[in-house]
Amino acid sequence: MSLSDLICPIGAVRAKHARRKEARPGELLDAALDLFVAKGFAATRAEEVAAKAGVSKGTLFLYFKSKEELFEAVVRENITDRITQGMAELETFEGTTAELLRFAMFEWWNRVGNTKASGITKLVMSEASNFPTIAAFYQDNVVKPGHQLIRGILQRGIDRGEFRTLDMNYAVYSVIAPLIFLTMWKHSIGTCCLDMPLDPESFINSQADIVVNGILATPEALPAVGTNTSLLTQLPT
Amino acid sequence: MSLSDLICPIGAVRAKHARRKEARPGELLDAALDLFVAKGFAATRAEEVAAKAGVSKGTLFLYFKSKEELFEAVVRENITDRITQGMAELETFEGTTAELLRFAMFEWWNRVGNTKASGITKLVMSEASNFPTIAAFYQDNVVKPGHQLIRGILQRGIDRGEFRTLDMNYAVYSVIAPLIFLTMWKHSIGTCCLDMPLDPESFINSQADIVVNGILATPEALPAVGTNTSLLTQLPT
DNA sequence: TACATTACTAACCAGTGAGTCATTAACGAT
DNA sequence: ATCGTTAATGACTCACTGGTTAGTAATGTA
Repeated sequence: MSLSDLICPIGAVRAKHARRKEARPGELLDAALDLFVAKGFAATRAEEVAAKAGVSKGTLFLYFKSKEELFEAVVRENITDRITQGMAELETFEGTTAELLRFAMFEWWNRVGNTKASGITKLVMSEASNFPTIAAFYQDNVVKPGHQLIRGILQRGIDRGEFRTLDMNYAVYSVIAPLIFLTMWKHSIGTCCLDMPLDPESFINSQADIVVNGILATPEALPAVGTNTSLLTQLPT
Repeated sequence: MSLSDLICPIGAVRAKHARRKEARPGELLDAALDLFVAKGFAATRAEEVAAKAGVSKGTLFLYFKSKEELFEAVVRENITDRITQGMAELETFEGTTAELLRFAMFEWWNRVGNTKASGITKLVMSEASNFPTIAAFYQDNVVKPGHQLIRGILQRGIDRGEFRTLDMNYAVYSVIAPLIFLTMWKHSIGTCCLDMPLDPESFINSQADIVVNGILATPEALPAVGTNTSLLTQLPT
């Protein structure tokens, strides 16, 4: 930790030759994530990334051998195992599985969907065919654990007699698909077409409501869709 | 119609200087759609498009002023109003709204999702921030009419007392989101990660089942999800 | 202050790809 | 067969960008 770090924190105007070896990679990764998500891999210039991170292009290639390695690092860096981490937490959940499912969806929003990391989904979806290696990596580290997590919740509901029998291989998508859709929307149409706003919380609330009622073994007397915010309001904010 | 057209239909080896003014634009558009969807706009080389269409790069620029104009033409060309066209058809539907909704989802698959045109969705989602004009165009010509269509169906169900009261602004997404998700999956992860196969018909069947049951006013005795193929089998094939 | 180390920069290079244009050849008309 | 028109070509240009490197300056040390 040098003097200039204290004088010039991230974001402030920085001296041309400030030496901040530790901070550079993170800042470059951050800048790259933003730009890759917004413009795509091919359309993003290496120099833009460097400029956004406040360094020269040469510095970028000092920390990452190539643009492609930068891309891979961005994906790897932002795929924390927030999912498996949430898995343990959900294991100890008390209450009905309907509540659990709803809770899990909002948890995902708070921990992933509403985070920079959610851009990775859009990125991987958009560039999958150009980076099959990355796509496979993503599938192993995100998609499959995610499926497993949802499957576990649904199984809990079935075992307890709360949910009806489900074809698990497809039922999991009833939970996943809306969330992926929300992510894609947020990072594409949502960024440029401001009419048709889509409020994420209301969206998830509505989706959870319909899905839960769709798989319940004995559907209860139903309130109007979108008005059941009981669990929404008791979520950690 | 010249002699060489009859001798050399599309796809066959063609003479270098064959003159086929009428067919070129369509062939170029077709080739461009495939490549743009698979690789993205920026990563697709103009010469590749030309080669795939069986012409030289110069010819491509003879028919389209620039690569960007080609892109716009591709989107425009493949956004036929199959949606509004289907709207009229659904207007005259006899039977329960649950059946209608399921029917509409499969119709979408047969008319759009299972078609080259579905690649446009992925393309627009991926490139929206680079082409705000196109994104807006897409939203006006596809998203909004689509919403209107689904909204109409749901309203029919509510009016007839088949569906419970719904917050229409978000309920429509219960139908749309899975279909968009399916499209994205098909054109990204689906093309390179062959484990975790996703059968579209089974997927839609499962989704339709859960959604319909989720919004039914008086849910009927439910079969296991995924086994209700009654309407699936009576669809036009 | 003098010197060694190294993070960082800026100018540079080589490859590439969008777009152009002079030339070629297919076709229709006479 | 000859000619005029124009669809098609492919070699060319030029701007741009990924990646390199020689040089610069910030820092630590003595």
